[in-house]
Amino acid sequence: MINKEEYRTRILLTASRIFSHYGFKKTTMEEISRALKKGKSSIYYYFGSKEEIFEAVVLYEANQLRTQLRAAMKEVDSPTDKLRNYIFVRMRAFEKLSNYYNAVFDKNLDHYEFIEKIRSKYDREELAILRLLVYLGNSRGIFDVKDSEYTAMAIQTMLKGMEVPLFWRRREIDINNRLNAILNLIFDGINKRP
Amino acid sequence: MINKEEYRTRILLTASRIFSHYGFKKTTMEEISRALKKGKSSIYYYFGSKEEIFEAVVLYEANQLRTQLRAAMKEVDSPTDKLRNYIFVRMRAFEKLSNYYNAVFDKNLDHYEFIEKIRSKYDREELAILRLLVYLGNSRGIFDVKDSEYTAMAIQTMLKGMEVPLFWRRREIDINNRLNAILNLIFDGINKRP
DNA sequence: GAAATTGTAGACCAATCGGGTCGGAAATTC
DNA sequence: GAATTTCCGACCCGATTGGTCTACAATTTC
Repeated sequence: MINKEEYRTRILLTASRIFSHYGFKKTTMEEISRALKKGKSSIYYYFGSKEEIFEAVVLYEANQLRTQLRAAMKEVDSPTDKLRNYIFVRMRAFEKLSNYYNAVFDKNLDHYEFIEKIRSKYDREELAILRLLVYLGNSRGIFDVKDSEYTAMAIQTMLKGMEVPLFWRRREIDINNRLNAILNLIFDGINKRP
Repeated sequence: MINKEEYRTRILLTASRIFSHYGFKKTTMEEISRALKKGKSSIYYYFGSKEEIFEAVVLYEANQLRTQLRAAMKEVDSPTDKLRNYIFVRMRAFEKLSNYYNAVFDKNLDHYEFIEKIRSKYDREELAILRLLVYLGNSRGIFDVKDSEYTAMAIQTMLKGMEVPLFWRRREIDINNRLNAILNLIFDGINKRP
């Protein structure tokens, strides 16, 4: 290992994989260390606690998501497509991350606060993006909304609404359908009628 | 609940879902009972132990697989397609069941024996099916093999070979490719050259 | 409607698990 | 070869968990 930071990242990536599958509680330090072919105590040389690893993972995943979203939006040009891509990538990501949430909401309210902090920061970012997209579409004459701010908030509310059944109940089939329905709703309510 | 057997099945189905996700060890009785909205001790009225539930689940899944395989083979007519369908369904099933195996191989060699018993019985069934398919294709003039028995065994060996990386390493991407490669290999080596 | 049976669950127990510590052994650096 | 960095086996101790037991609903039987 060349330096400490690099190894921290390696641990983080491994832990992330296991966390995302089993959730926080069911993932053991022994497991993480075994996957890294290291002794359990060695991990403690790089991270102070299991929670610390978890926080690092969440932070990492948040940045990861940010990058993905940026890429997905860059991929297309029209505000419609940008918004569509944004929503798809976002929901897919949350779907994948549902195990983290299961873990967090399990009992330990300690993490809850931490997650909420990241969450609220992320919410603000998201709102800004949505606002921009709505504004952009509006000024290009594709959308027709009075107030970008509140429309953006409304969209965000819908997205948040979709998270709940995603995390708390297990449906595999209709996620895509529901996503498309949401998208149709948004666009049919937002597109300028010809 | 009308009768005991029916409730046993309900428990079994619920447990199956949780086992398949978390594996034997990480699944707790409390979890199973909570999912059933029952007290933990109530479960022990229907099953003697966690292992007993696990065994019932494995048995159930084995029968499930049997049914699926039968259906997949009935779906098509030519021996080629039957064999192709058989292999696809089989490998997909094993992929899904990998968590059970992870659980079993974890440490507890107690289960190992039980699983091996089911396994060997299943292996014999599988061999019979493969033998029949090869024989069928042969007699229809589609295949051209000398010895159905040994050819069937060879195919089974290949299938078993595919299980290993499936369970022990985590690849998502190339499973399909490898499956197709295996199929091509089997058929190109088996089809009568025109 | 009493008695027996079937089903449920809370309190509890013993064993194991698992996060975390510590002292010191390897390995690496200087 | 001393100092520093990295690693780990052994241990600690509180939490978890499979399983038991008893009391007690609910239902069925008589």
